[in-house]
Amino acid sequence: MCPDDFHIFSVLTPREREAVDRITSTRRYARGETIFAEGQDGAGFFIVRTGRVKIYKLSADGKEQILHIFGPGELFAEAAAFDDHPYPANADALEDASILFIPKRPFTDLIALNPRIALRMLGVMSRRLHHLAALIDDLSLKEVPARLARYLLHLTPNPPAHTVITLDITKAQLASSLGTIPETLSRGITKLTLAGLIAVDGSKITILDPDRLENLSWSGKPD
Amino acid sequence: MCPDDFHIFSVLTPREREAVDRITSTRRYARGETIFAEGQDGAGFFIVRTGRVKIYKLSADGKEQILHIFGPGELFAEAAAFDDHPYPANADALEDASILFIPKRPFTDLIALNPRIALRMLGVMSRRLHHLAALIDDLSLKEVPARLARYLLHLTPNPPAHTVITLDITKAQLASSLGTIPETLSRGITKLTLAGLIAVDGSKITILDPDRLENLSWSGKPD
DNA sequence: CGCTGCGTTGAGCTTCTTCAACGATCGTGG
DNA sequence: CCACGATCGTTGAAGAAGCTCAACGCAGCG
Repeated sequence: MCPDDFHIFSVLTPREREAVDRITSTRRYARGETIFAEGQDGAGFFIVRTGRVKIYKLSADGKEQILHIFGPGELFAEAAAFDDHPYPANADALEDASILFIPKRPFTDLIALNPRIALRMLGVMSRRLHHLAALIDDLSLKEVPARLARYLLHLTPNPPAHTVITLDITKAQLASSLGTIPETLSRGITKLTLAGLIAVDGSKITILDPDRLENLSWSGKPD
Repeated sequence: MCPDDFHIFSVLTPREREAVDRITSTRRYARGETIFAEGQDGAGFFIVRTGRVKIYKLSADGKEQILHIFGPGELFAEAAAFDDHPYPANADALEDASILFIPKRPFTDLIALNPRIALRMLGVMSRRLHHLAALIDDLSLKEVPARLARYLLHLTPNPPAHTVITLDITKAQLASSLGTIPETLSRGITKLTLAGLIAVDGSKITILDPDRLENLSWSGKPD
């Protein structure tokens, strides 16, 4: 969402940047590979250089809830750096990925010297909190078609009619991001299509009626 | 949960504490009074001195999802201090309350001088992220009885059999915290009672079978 | 060509919510 | 002191939303 994440280091002087370079290391992951699992010791956090990463929870019977999908420039698992809990979720590479790892200890030392990084980091975490709060709002208070509407509008705020959105994830992943399963998402899409709010062709979604879509994403109820 | 929140200021020197005192103000709220509403400008954050506060989301048709309940010593709406978004949720006083208000600007200035406060704050926000992630896990992946089980175990980890827990919130509030409504919670309680996991008398809940309760809170499915 | 992953559709079932009614408790005012 | 209303909690019956399971179409790719 916010590739600015990477900019937490942009406030550094060149000398400080060298210090960062010294403590970080780049890791490579193949598509589908696990980066860390829930419960694993939170040794540090990550910044995506290339590829994409999904952060997700798994239920006992295998259902998955995606919390985030992060792309280049974005930072994840940052909470691990500031408490002693294990990672509270799983992280997999969605595609082949190159990822920067920043271990906990030296980074917190760095922050102690650099309040400006701390402020950046606080900003990043505030955004995460907002994102999760919005997700809870969806899960607890809205039906699937409304979540879908909100997702689309979040991708392109205030779209004019006939805006075309191309999904960059599979519908199964979208379902998991919205807290549901592919079948239910598929039916939700059908509902919005029949109601004339959107038109779908593969991964291309055309916004036909932005106003009613907006309304739906608020109210949680179709007209 | 963590009254340590207040300790963010414990790392200050007396001189710095004076500076804090100068920028903060104490506000009083009556039971049921609104502290802030979703969408309102996030002017700063709060620390509870006395009383309790609920942070919640509201759906269009009035259903409420409680995100947090905070008591004395705890800090809330801290994310508002570090981004420019409006408050993403509502806050009401559950009881008559005395609350410290810390306005955004002078506080971020203070942090710029005091990396140690920043680290404390990062720790607080990490805990919030964990809490919300756990809530999402519940909402998306678990049934109501399992959420209840987890709630009870969270209050008293590893309880011996016959441990008695006294709820300090109403069952309606508990329902809202668990992402459901009083009727459904009531039926969930009945289910656990009939299964012999707990016994309930008013707001006193006795843990009868901690092992199966633990198991349920994981798996999301009764035996 | 056949495989595999993705997406859709249908039928049946579970869980949760809605709506309504009712009992208990508690504090207030007559 | 009792009556009343308000809040809280429980229960029942009906309906809605979502999930499971199974089948099928389709595309890409070996």
